[in-house]
Amino acid sequence: MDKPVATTRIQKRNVSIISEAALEVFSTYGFRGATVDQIAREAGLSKPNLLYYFPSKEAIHSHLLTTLMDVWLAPLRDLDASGEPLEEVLAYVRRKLELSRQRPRESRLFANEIVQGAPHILELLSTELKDLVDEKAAVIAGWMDAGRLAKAHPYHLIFSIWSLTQHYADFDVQVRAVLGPKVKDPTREAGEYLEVLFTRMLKVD
Amino acid sequence: MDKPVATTRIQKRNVSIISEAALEVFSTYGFRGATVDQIAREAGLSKPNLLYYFPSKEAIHSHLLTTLMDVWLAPLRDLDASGEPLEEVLAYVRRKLELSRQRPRESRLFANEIVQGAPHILELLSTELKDLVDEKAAVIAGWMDAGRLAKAHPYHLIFSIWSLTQHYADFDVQVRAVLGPKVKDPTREAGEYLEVLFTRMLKVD
DNA sequence: GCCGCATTTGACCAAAAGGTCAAAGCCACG
DNA sequence: CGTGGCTTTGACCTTTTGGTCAAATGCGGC
Repeated sequence: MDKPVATTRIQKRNVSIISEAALEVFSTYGFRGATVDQIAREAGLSKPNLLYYFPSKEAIHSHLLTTLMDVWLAPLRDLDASGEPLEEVLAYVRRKLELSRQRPRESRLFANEIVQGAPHILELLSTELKDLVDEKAAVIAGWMDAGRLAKAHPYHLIFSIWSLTQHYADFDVQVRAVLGPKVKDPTREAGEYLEVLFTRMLKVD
Repeated sequence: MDKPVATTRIQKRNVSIISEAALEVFSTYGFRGATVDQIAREAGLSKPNLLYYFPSKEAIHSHLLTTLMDVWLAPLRDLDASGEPLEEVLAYVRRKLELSRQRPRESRLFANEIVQGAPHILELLSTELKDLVDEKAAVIAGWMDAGRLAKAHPYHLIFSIWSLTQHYADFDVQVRAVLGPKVKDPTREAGEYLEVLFTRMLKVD
């Protein structure tokens, strides 16, 4: 299940090459759809060599998922209870959207996993993820109670931020198909739109 | 690629049984992750019998996607240019959310397909889907120009409705993991939240 | 109740997939 | 510059998978 503890220089390099290749392949085809041969080819290694660094396909996948979970949650972690409420939420939206733009493969990796019922990380969702959301939802609820933010369901507010920002990574092909080839950077337009959306939603008059 | 023209009673019944089973399996495991044996088992048929009705796994999948596309777009089709703008948009949101609640498998079928780059329906997205969205975005833009709806990017408004409503079907396990077992019907809460969100977003003062 | 066509199936096949293994190659350190 | 452990690989194994086929079964109209 675990990656070997990378001690030597070669180990570090190869574990990282494999992770990169696996991210590419898993995010495109999902767990079941990806093949070890494909990952090995992408990494420029032979299959037995790849399996020398990770004991199984599952192990690579779960290594990716757990490693990237932190990256994925960082923007929410950075939501600062002592900041100015509306600006804090908007900054969170911006960070999350930026992450979607810069790391669409990570977004799709999680999307594939969760759409298919999160068989490999269900545990993490109801512990690490839930705990963090509980904490931040409480912060947001506090701001609302204090009249510093318009009232709304804090959990669903967070869900809506996830949903909207990740949409532009996960459903990229659909967004581009609908907007047509003229729009070069859908995510930039999205940024402007989301700024407006959450401002109107949360600003206290 | 196509399902056989179902003429006899038995053909109609079996094509429909297979479609139902395939929807269940494809929506859970994605195209590559689903197996023909699995679909056959779910349908209560032998594999060769199933392949008597559809020439290949691909054929079943693309039959589902094209058949269900209409169902999926119906709520948007029903957006009525002659209705009251805000109420029309809110009604659209309600219809779409209701569809997510009642047909989550269809939602996940499309989600799987699109997250993986829409290899089987890219064509449909840039024709049928794009045409419909172009038409309805124009209606919405018209309302905004007439001052009957607060201004916002019409295409991204539609994307945000898709994103938010489908989130509760596609990411159901995540939503439930975060909300905990006490919340029995996340989609109901979501309905109230989305009503507020789009009202604040679109209402003209 | 018989015929022809629709339907069903067990047995089979080739390709692809995850994974193993023993042997060979390579590198670093004494 | 040789040795011991790290790294790499070709060959191989088993299981799974999509798909085929000839033969058997069943159904509806005459």
